[in-house]
Amino acid sequence: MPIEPQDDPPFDLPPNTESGAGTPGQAAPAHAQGSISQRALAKRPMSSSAAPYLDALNPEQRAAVEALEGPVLVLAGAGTGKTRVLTTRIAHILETGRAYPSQILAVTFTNKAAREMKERVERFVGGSVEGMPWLGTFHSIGVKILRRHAELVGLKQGFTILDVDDQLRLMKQVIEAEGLDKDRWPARQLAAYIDSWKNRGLTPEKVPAGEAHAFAGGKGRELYAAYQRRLKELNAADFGDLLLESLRLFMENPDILAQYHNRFRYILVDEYQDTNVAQYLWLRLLAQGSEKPNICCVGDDDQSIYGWRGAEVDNILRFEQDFPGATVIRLERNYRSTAHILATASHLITANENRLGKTLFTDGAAGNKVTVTGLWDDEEEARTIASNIEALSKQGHRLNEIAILVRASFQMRVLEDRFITTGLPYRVIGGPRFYERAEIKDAIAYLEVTANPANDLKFERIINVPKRGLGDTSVKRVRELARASEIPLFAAAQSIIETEELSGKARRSLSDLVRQFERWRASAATMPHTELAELILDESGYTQMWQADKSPQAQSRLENLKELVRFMHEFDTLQGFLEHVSLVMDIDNASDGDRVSIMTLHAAKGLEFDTVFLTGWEEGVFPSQRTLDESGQAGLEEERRLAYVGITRAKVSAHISFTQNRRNRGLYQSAIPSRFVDELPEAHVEVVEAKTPFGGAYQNFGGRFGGNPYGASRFDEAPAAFQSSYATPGWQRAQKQWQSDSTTPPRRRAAPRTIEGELVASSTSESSFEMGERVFHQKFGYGRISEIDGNKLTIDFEKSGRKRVVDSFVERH
DNA sequence: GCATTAGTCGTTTTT
DNA sequence: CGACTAATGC
Repeated sequence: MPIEPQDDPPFDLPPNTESGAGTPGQAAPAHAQGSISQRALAKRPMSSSAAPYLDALNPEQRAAVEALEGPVLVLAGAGTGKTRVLTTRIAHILETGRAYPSQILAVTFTNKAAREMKERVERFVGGSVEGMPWLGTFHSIGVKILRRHAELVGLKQGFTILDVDDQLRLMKQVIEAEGLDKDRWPARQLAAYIDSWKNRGLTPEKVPAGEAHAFAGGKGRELYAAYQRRLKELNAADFGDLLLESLRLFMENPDILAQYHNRFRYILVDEYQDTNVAQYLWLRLLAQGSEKPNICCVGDDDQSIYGWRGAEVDNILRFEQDFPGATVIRLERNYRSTAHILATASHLITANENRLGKTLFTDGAAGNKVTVTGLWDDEEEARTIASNIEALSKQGHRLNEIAILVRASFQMRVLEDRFITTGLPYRVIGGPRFYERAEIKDAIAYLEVTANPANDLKFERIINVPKRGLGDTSVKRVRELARASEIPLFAAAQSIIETEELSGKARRSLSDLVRQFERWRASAATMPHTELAELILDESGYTQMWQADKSPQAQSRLENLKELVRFMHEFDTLQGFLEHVSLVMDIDNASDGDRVSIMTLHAAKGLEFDTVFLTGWEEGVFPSQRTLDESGQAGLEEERRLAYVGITRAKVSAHISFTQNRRNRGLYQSAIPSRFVDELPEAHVEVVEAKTPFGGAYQNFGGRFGGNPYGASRFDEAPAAFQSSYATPGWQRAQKQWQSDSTTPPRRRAAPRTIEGELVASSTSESSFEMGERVFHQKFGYGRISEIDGNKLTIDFEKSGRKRVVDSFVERH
């Protein structure tokens, strides 16, 4: 392994200089051909002993790793070893001496993916290599580039990165400054427009006239331009800018772009199907350095589920036109799921027109068929799943290996309620992220203003948090002074307290706050940053504010603050911590015990579980009516890909369910089974009857009973096959009962006692709580016990009303 | 300036 | 139904 040269200057010496190629000072050509020695090296067959890591790959994976020259598209189906290919490919480039770590650009979408790849490459190559400086998310690499050339895009080196709150605050100001009614033209909407323009690589001038008129009667473009100007004044960039501005940098400065062409000998892109136009253009520019760029994009068109966020499936579909002579390699051997599951997912996805096409297969066991269950309503669905999980748990399955995937988060509530009452430990994945919580943002704002007094938006965030009598009017005065004298808000605050401009009370508290910040800044030089953080949180009254708060979440907010300080220990400096925080929004959620996971289908991408429950397969819910309305056929295909993603998360069993009735937005509505249910391959699916009577919602099933308004069903063409599988005794029984019961849906009977009884019996015996006792629950807050039944308590919560809860979920208060 | 109440509106979400 | 926002009253 060659020794890593300094990351700067940008022109690294090519490796293997002793072979005569790439003498010092001669910039190595970045294009595919490379030096003679490199070409010779490339042709040299790797003996197994020289590259044992290659032996562990299947032929397709190996081909994807070894196709180092020229553009390569790796179509990696779910569970086919995509990350392995990517990391092995990097290792291979390094091991064969084709490039230094600093000459490889490897981009991912999420920090998690970047982290994982980094760890795995390091494991491969050994700790000897000092990381990979250009392995990261699009955004983190964008920042890195922008910091080097900030002046060229109108920023200064130490620019700050805005979060969503800051963005909205700024946009609100821009809208008001433009003299527009902020109610008619909400900042959120403008933010959505600007975001989509940035996603498409459009600077204000390039916004199509038609779209620019969509907002505020034609002012969209001006507002966008004004917003960008304000960002520059504040020396700040939003997330979109991290990409868009580095794109602009490259387009306007060919010399700079050339430096990066020279630097990046190999480009790797993960999850290519999720790239948006801006990212695509960015990659193209970087790859343009040679005719046959060594760019390797890995992705799966069937897993493109972020179209609504600007991702362009077309990028992956068009790859071969974009990069002529590209090698396309399909990874179709699946190592995750059993055959029935794979066949179900594969078959479902064939209903999509717009795809490159690939078929997953496995040498593994057939396993169990995918089950489909129709249920009366969402509560019955939750009960059934809870009892199935309970049964699995008794058989020794780990809860960590079980997940429930929903289309939309409103579906989670029933499940949570049920799990709480039965005492089934669960966790919700992808809820509010750590750094998105208000208390964390506030704390960070304090730290940020301490470290960087010029960060106006962060200062504005906490100027009156906790409440210190500095309302809108006072803040407005300070802001006006700041704008008038073109100084930061904090500086304006410093000078305004010397004047009579503010009322006595406001002046005093602002002056206190300013002095506190000055003191904290002085302490920052001598005090460890974690200690400083504690001091600030304490002296500002912030901790106290939450201690005084009696809402159910206050306690966990305080915990979060503690967690934040604990986390800060991982950084050497306050600056280092703040830089990390602005880019990395998630925090490693420690796996705390054995719990069932509940999450959206989107959040499930990239994960796998032994058992997966897919709920709510009803028209309108899944596929989502809104997507259908907004995006038509393309939307439907994206929904179908979502179904594909969901099914392929399962390793050994997948259970699909739909209900006849679902409570949503307060009203109870009837539903018909999703068209996706009809699209499932009959041979790999088993209809399981619901345990409760009338549980089957089969009267609409297959488009033959009650009519499916969404066109002919596949099963219409094969009625025999349909009947063989779906006309189970249970189904017939349900059908008969249904018909004899007239057209009125049967009333749902009371909660099945057997399930309750079973669960109660399986838990601890008698509750130690007493009637009338005041208790606290993490989710529902405070309440009083009104009934005790074994370990089950009925509690009247002050905020959430009456609930039945297992006693281990509440604590005395 | 702040707390309480009426009104709105309701996918998916990294960075 | 319930979370979040805007408007109203103290």
